[in-house]
Amino acid sequence: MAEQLTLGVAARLSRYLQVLTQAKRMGKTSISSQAISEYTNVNPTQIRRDLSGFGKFGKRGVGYDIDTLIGQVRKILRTSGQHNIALFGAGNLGQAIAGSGAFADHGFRISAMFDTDPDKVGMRIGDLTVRHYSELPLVVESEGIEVGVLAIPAGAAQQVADDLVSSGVKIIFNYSDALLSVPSDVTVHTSSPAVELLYALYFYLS
Amino acid sequence: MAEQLTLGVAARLSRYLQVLTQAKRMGKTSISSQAISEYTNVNPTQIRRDLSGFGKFGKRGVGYDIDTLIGQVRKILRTSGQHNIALFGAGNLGQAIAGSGAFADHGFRISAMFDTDPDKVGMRIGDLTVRHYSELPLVVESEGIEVGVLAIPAGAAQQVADDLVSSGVKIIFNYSDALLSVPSDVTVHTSSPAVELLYALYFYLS
DNA sequence: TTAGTTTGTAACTCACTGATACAAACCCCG
DNA sequence: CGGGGTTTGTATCAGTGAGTTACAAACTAA
Repeated sequence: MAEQLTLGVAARLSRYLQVLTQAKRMGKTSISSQAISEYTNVNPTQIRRDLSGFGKFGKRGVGYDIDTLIGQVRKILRTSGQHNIALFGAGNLGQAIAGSGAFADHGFRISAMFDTDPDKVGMRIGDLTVRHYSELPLVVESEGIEVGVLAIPAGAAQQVADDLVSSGVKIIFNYSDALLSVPSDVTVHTSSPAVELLYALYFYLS
Repeated sequence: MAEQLTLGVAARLSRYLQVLTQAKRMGKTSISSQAISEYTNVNPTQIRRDLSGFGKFGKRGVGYDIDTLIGQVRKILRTSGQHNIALFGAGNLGQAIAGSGAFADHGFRISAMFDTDPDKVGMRIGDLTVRHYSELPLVVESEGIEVGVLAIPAGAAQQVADDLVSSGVKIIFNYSDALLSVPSDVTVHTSSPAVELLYALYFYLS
């Protein structure tokens, strides 16, 4: 259990988790490796091999119970607990993120939301109240924030990243166009839908 | 030139493109394989090898000219033209997507925006007017839509996907939680930031 | 000219993936 | 209760893709 997963295995397990969560939302309770394969483009044998390395989760002739498998994959990825995230920017994108169940489904709790615009501070979005940006260090401490999500203009992103790093946050999810410079022990993940689309398009055009 | 890129090469080239575009935005004009490596976590030798397979784009002792390299990578990915996309849903997420340069930077033009809500139809967002959903087939034809982007609730996603397929669109970018069923010649890419975050978290926790 | 940098490229190794195959376990139906 | 169909779990083997190391050639700056 203490072994390190390879990049490939972790990436695939994450994708299985995505499909499993979606399938659960659609009301399914069971799924076969064949079905997972159709949605992930991963070979069914590969899927069974990935999973069987950690235990026997399936039933022959039936498939995998979705709830059980979600729990098991989370355990393998060691991310089964609750993780607190802070959201920066209460504009359209910030509100869209706060309103969707996208993060909640995977054990992430949006514990705080920040903006600098006085018109937005104090606004209620779902069951959150938008706080002023200056409260950042305090809130990271009190809420146990592990991840910062940047839904702000590119011009402000580096400053927020710097402040997050100062407060001890090690994981940043960046929705802006900015190229962020951070210390090597901090992980930045930049969302880039257009690039994902280019990749999809390449294989379609071929 | 007519050879098919492998999955791995195409994925890496896409990531280089992402970093190059960001670097350009930040005002840089030149970049080394070492620097690209820091942002993509791809080995510098691997980067040079990927690129040198298609030509000599760099200057020894200096690095790569960013503008030139962006053009070359686009050419390799055969996605250097303009592509028309249609956006479904004029809510927070739809407006955020329409307002960001994320797609425009990579040669995608948002050519139409749809909603079913009578309050939203007719709204102007940037230089687009929100059209009623029923115009879909007409617009796909007249605007040459290649990609449909779904920024709508999960409950409506399958219906829109079906209608897009009927109109001949082969690429769907899905921001909803829905698990979409489509014919095998249609590509669906589902955005799942929480899963990407789990993946990042795994390596941080290790 | 000299020192330092960075590309382009070769050679080697190893781990990962895909393909194939099959027995064991399970469900459904008659 | 038994038989047919399905799906997992697992083994084996071959091919390839990626990391590593190494180094000459081209460039900048001083």
